[in-house]
Formats: sequence, C-alpha cells, structure tokens
Amino acid sequence: MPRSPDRPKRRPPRHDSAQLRSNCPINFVAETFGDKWTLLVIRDLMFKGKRHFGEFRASEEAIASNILADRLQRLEACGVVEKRPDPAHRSKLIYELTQKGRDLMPVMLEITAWSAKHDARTNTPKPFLTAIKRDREGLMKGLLAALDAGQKVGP
Amino acid sequence: MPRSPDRPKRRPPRHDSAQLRSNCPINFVAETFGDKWTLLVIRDLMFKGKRHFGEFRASEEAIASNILADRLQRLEACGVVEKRPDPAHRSKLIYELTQKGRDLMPVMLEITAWSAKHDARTNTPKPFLTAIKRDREGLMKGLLAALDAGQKVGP
DNA sequence: ACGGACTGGTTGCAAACTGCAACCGCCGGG
DNA sequence: CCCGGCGGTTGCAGTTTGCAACCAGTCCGT
Repeated sequence: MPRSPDRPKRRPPRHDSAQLRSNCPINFVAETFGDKWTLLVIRDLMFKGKRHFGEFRASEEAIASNILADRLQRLEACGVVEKRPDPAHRSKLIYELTQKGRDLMPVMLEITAWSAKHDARTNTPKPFLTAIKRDREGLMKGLLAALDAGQKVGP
Repeated sequence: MPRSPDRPKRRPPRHDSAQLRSNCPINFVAETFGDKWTLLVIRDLMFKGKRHFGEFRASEEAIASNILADRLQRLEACGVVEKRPDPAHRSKLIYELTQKGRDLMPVMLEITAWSAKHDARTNTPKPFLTAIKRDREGLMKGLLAALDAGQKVGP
C-alpha cells in the first residue's frame, strides 16, 4: 500500500507512440510488434495471401474485429502496411505489405525455424524447414515473387 | 451496448497459458515473446552481459520490478532462461540463457538489421551491421563465445 | 554486534489495454 | 427493394501494466 494518503503527482500516461523508450533496435521492434496479434497479421499478409479485412478476421486464432482494425491502422501508420481500394469491388479495401513490411521476411523465417526446432506442436511442413536451412536466399526470392502474385505459399 | 439485458454466458477467461491458440510457428513466438518487455530481457542477456535482477532493472527502458520478476519467471517456465545461485554472493541469483534461448540469436540479429534499415533513430554501430550482412555465421560464433565468457558485446 | 545499503523480489492501487458481442452505414446483386 | 457481405465502431467487463511503497535476507564497515 502506498504510505502517504495524499499520493504525489503521477506521470501522465504515454499515448505518445512517437516517443520511444530508447533507441535500441530490439526495443524498436518490441514497441512496434510487441503484442499478441500484430505478428499474426504480418504472417497472414506474408504467407497466406490474405488481403481483406474479413480474411484476417477469419484466421484460426479468431482475432476480434476491433483489435484487428486497430492493428491494421497502427501498421499503416508506421509504414509496414498500405491500404488501397479494391478495383474489383468498390466496397472492399486491399491491405498490402510495403517494402518495409516485406523486409521482415528474414525475421519471419528465423522465427519459423526457431519455433519448429523448439515447439513440438508447431506444424510447419518439413520441406519448408529444410529450404530455410539449405537455401535461404532462394526461398526468400520465391516467397517474395509469390507475394507479388498474391498466392498463399507459407508454412 | 449488448441488446439483451440478460447477457448470455461468456467464455471463462484464459489464464491457461499452456493452451495455444494455434499450432502456427509465428503464433508460438507471438504468445511467448509478444509483449513490450520480454525481448528486452533477452537482449540484455544476449548482448549486454547482464546476469542479475538489478542489472536488468537498471536498463535504459526502466522496467518495473514486478514486470521484470514476472517475465523472468515466464522465460524460465518455458525453458529460455535458467536461474541459479551466484557462487560468489549468496544473496544473488544468476540468470542465463539456455540453449533454446541462445538459438534466438539469428532472430535477434535479423531484428537488429531490420530496425537499423528502417528506423532512423536506431543507434547500432556500423561495423556490427556490416558484420551481420557480410559474415553472419562468423559473427554468431563470436557472439556465442562472448556469451559464454559473460562479456558485453552487442549493439 | 550493529546499522545501513544492496539483493531479489511482493503488494495495493489506478490507469490502460484486450476481448466479446452487438450494432451500423455502405455497397452490390438478385 | 431487400438481403447479405464488407469494414469497421461501441459498450462493457475482465485482464494486464505501471508505479511506488515495502520487505526479508545478506553483505559490509566500524
């Protein structure tokens, strides 16, 4: 229990997401992707060929629509994702990774390899894992090409 | 507002951290490291040569001691960190990365490279970045050796 | 032996964030 | 004209986070 009944001033809350706690690179991604959902959105964009709000919402992990809307907006604000109208359906929007987002590919592959090694429940196909070990560069090129073509390719 | 004043049963909360939302490798690390602090603890262990509770607490980002205690306990529970008494000081404890924790090195290096490329404020030394690009394997070997020696080496 | 400082935490409270489910305006198709 | 899909928003409850005070055990100097 705080000792004094008249508690002194407390620091105002930090809604200021532009103010980082430090200039450490690890801290930067902890602040950008450090929550339970953001990485899953990136995964859906990068490996599952998803582009529309409803597709993300339909993910196995069942993200709530308000959380999804918030994460997409944040990712857009920090330049990892871009939103544009779908030319085929005027009522739809298309979400896509920017180059900054695509540059996360190596991180995502290392994450996949680590989980596959250390989590027995992880269900990544064997050929994908051997490709990460044996031919990282070639695999990445193929994945990025598939990304441009809008196909589902990932683990 | 919910329409019916008698709201139906809601699903009980999930304190059950052993139950994953899916078997996706990305989801696994999102659930394990998906918060604003865990990665910073890993960083301190991996690159800054920190070993004691007080050293982590003294990090630039100013983690609260209850959050730190919780994160260390979680990391220990999932086998990324190990705790043992410090032979030199009976009142101290030493926290160390297990092999599972050390295997995160490639992920951390890719994260560092990505931040350095896309965040202007990131202050990683140039030589470290070129080493990541030019000689990943050699750099990793050196870093792991330094880890065993308990030195500070990182970005 | 004693006091003070350091160790690794725990506790109480308030503020913030997350999750759920209901709801809503817009568009397109039949 | 209605009906469903689309991309959200809103209200509430439950959970997590942050802060600061506090604490027991150990170490150190005197």
